[in-house]
Amino acid sequence: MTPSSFRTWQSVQAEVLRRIHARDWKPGDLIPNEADLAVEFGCARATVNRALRAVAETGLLDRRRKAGTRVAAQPVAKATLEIAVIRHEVEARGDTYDHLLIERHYLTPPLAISGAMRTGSTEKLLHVRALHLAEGAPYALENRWINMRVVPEAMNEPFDRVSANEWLLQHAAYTHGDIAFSAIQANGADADSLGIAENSAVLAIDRLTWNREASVTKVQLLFTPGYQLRTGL
Amino acid sequence: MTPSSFRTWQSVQAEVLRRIHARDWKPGDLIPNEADLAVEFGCARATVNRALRAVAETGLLDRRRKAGTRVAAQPVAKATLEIAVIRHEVEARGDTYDHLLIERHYLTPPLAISGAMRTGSTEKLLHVRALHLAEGAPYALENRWINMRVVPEAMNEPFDRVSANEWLLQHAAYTHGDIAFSAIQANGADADSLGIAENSAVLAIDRLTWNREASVTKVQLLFTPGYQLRTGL
DNA sequence: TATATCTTTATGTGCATACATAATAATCTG
DNA sequence: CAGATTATTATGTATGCACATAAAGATATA
Repeated sequence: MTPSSFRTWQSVQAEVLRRIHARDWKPGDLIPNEADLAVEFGCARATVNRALRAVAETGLLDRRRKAGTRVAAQPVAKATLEIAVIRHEVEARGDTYDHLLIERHYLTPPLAISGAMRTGSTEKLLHVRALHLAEGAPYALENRWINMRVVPEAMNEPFDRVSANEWLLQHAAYTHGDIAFSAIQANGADADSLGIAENSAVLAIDRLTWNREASVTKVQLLFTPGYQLRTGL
Repeated sequence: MTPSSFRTWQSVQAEVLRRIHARDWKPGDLIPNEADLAVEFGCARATVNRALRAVAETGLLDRRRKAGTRVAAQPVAKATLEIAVIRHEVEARGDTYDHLLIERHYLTPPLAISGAMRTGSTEKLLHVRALHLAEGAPYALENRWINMRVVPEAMNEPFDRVSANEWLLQHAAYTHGDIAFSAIQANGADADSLGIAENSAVLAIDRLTWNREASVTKVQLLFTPGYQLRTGL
C-alpha cells in the first residue's frame, strides 16, 4: 500500500466521500482520527480537518471532540434553497420581468400580523400587495407588511418601479429570520390577482425577518400553480 | 482607535456581521483586504480568512481573487432545509410515529418514471406506496420507485416494519440528487390515502437520488394540508 | 488600435506547531 | 461501590510562513 498522496483538502474530501459511498466506511462506523488520516494521506492534519469539516457540514459525518468522527447512521439531507430577488430569478430563466403594484396602504394590521411582528396592536404598518410577472404572465403574488419604525424611508418609496422585494434588500438589513414553505388553496382575491381558478393549489413562502429585536418585514409569496422550487442534494 | 483584539474567527465573524448590519459596510462596498483586517483585528490572516469565508457562505459577502471582498448588493437568502427521516421528524415533535404499507409491487414503471430514472423502458422497478402516521393520523404519503439493479437487497425487504424511507438511508448510499418542492392538488387515490378531500392543496417533495451514473430511487412525499416546512435564515 | 504578454495583488491553500476544549476513560476517595 | 477527581485523547482553532492561482491592470507587440 503506497502512502497515496492527497495533498489538497478537496482531494481528501473526495477520497473520504468515495470511501463512504463505497461503504468502505459504513453508516455508524468510527473512522480513523485526523492525525492517522494525515499520515495515511501524506498531508497535514489541518488539511484533513478542513476536508472532514466540509463533509460534516453536509451531514454525512458526525464529529465530536474526543469521541472522534463517525459516518452518520441516518444522514439528514440538507437542501439549500437559494431565495433570490424574484426579478433575478425570472431573468435567470431568460424571461422578461415585470412588476405590478396592486395596492399600498399605511394602516393598522390584523392582530395576526402585529402579533407575529411584535408591533403594537394599534401601530400602523405599510402594507404592499404586488404581482411579479414573467413574460407578461403572473409569476408570483407578494403580500407584504413593513415595519415603518425600522424602515421609515419606505414611506417615501412608491414601490411602483422597484418592487418592495428588491428595494428592501438594498435598504434594510436583517440579522435573522424565519422562512416556511407550504401549500395553500388560493382564495378569491389572490386567485384573481394570479389569474387562476379559486382554490387552486399554490406554493406559499412565508418569511419574517428581524433586525435585532425588531421585525423588519413579513411577507408571503404565492407562486402560480406548477411552480417548483428546486435544488441539488 | 485601539487596535481592538478579535482573536477567534467567530469573534471576527461577529464583528464583520455587525459592520454589515450597522451599514458601516454597505451593500456593494469593497471591504478592506484580509491582511489589513488581520492587522486591525490583531490576529492572523488565516483567522480573518476563516471568518470571511464563513460569512461568504451565507451569501452576505462576495469574494473574488484579486478583486477583493465586497458586501453583496442583493444577498441571496440561503435557507437550508434539513430533510430527515420522517420517523425522526415526527418523533422530534413528540408525536408517536407509525407506518402503513399500502402496496408493494415489482413492475414496469410508467415512461415518465423510467425516463427520469434512466432505466430501460421495460426494466422492472420496485414500487412502494406507504403512509406515515403521526399520533395515528395521516402525516405524509410516500410514493417511491426503487432501482433494483442498484439496490437488489430491497427485493427481500417487505417494508412493513421499517419504512422504505428509513431502510434506504441505511442500505443505499447516493452520491448526489435533486429535490423539488411544489404545491399540488391531491388526486382521488392520494386524497383517499391521506384522508382528505379530493383536490386539497398538499405540499409535495420530489426527490431523485443517484449513485454515480445510476438512479437509486425516485420518491414523492405528499404532506397533509397545513404542513409547513420551516427553517431559519 | 486590437491583441497578446507580463506584473501585481487579493484570495486560496498547505504545513508545522502550539495550545484550547470537550468528553471519555481511568483513578482516586469516602 | 458510588461519586468525585484526574488523565487522556480527538477535535477545534490560532499563528507564521510559503507558495498557488485567478483576475485586474499595465505594458508591449503586431
